[in-house]
Amino acid sequence: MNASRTARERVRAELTREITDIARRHLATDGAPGLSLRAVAREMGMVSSAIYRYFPSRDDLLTALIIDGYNALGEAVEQADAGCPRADHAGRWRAVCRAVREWALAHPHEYALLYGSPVPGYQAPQDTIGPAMRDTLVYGRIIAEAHEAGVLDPPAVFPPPPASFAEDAVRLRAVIPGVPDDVIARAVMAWTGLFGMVNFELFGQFNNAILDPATLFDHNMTALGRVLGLP
Amino acid sequence: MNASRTARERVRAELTREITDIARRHLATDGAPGLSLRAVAREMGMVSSAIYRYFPSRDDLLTALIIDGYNALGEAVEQADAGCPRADHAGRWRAVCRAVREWALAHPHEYALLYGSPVPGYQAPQDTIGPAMRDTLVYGRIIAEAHEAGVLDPPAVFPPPPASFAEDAVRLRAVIPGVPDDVIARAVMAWTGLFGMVNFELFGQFNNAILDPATLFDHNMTALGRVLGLP
DNA sequence: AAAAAATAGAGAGCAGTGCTCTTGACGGTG
DNA sequence: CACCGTCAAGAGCACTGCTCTCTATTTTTT
Repeated sequence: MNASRTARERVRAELTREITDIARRHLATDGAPGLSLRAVAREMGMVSSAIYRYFPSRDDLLTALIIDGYNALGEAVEQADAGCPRADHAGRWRAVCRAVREWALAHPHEYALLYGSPVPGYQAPQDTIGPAMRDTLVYGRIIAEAHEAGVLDPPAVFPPPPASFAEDAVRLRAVIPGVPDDVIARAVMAWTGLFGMVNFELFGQFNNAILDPATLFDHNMTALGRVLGLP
Repeated sequence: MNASRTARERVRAELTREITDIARRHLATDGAPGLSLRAVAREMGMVSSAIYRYFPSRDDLLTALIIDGYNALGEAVEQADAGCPRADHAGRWRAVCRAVREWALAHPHEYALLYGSPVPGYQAPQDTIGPAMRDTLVYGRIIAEAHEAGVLDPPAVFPPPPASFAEDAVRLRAVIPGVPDDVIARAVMAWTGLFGMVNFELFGQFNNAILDPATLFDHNMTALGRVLGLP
């Protein structure tokens, strides 16, 4: 009864997976603009129109790849964090930064899909926001735990954030519970600093200027950790 | 003689300008992926093939737009800097940051062309690197002048950059003459931090999290100024 | 077990793209 | 004046996303 109904659904699930696998390979080699439903269908020995039974539009395929990408990055970040002693908050932060950079270098086109220019007509559906927060939650947890452990000591060299920031801070505190507004502002700074540096390296802004980005990245992430108040 | 030869060249220059103008308008409304040579030709009352007399490929048109974009951003940054008292280095840095953000918000698709994901097959030709450095030179000059004036006082909360960074620092010192390696590393941090924040706001990473990005941006840029050692 | 309904694939077709090639006209130069 | 280079036009190639119809098969319902 269930097995028979599953017969069709199983082959459907199988084909869906095969489509995303091929699409991910095409994405990795040709980049997002070169991803073509027809090419994927061709490689599957399918006629182009048949693929629309599985993904009603190219954007839907891209959405699937985006979700996969966020999950892959999130998992890489989670594993990097898990590989560190829980009390070594600074080390966890550095490991997590390195994991982001290494994942991005290993999957540049997928990374560009997540953190590059948005496709003009494309509106990210609701399903993406969960996976998109996976890595963010890790950074937040590290900072929150460091604060909770009483080891967070942000250097007092910045002016306090303006009062009007308090409103946004409320929302952001869902990710970094328990910390004051000042730490939240610093967290956003570290967060954008991390991805700003990965973006620049990956998108070519460092070309001919920085030949050893790994060294500078490690150093700057350590510095950002200090900005956060990590020891 | 010259006037007659110019007659043709003048109309050619005129048409070239008209093409880039229309293309820029299309870029602004539809984004880079939606920029179509045929659509531009159509709007000019030209047949599509005729446009290839002026731009041998779509990439060449994009290159022209990229150069224009870098120049526009560079000019905006230069003007912002010029509008400040020379001795107010911190104010100049803030003004310049604000100029970048405002230009990006006003020209999101052009900004994405400059600082977003690179087009896979596209290789930026040599002509772009000059204009691409226009804004960078402004940041560098501010920092170098602050250092020269003796007002640069970077907080001693970071470890010194690793020795292997010295090699890259030599190259980067062409933009920020006279400053020690530590300041150069901080400058890269501020530079990537600035664009990291603009990217996140423009590319949608702040969605539903930060509703008042202008406030946080100003505050974080001030903080980055402090990281640099600006008063 | 037979009938009805849902699903999958095939094929043709539409409108659009970048780009190439050939053809005919016009303008500046010897 | 004759010539040669430049230009626009048009047709055409290979490709894209996507829609529609038709047929075969599988699943569900009667």
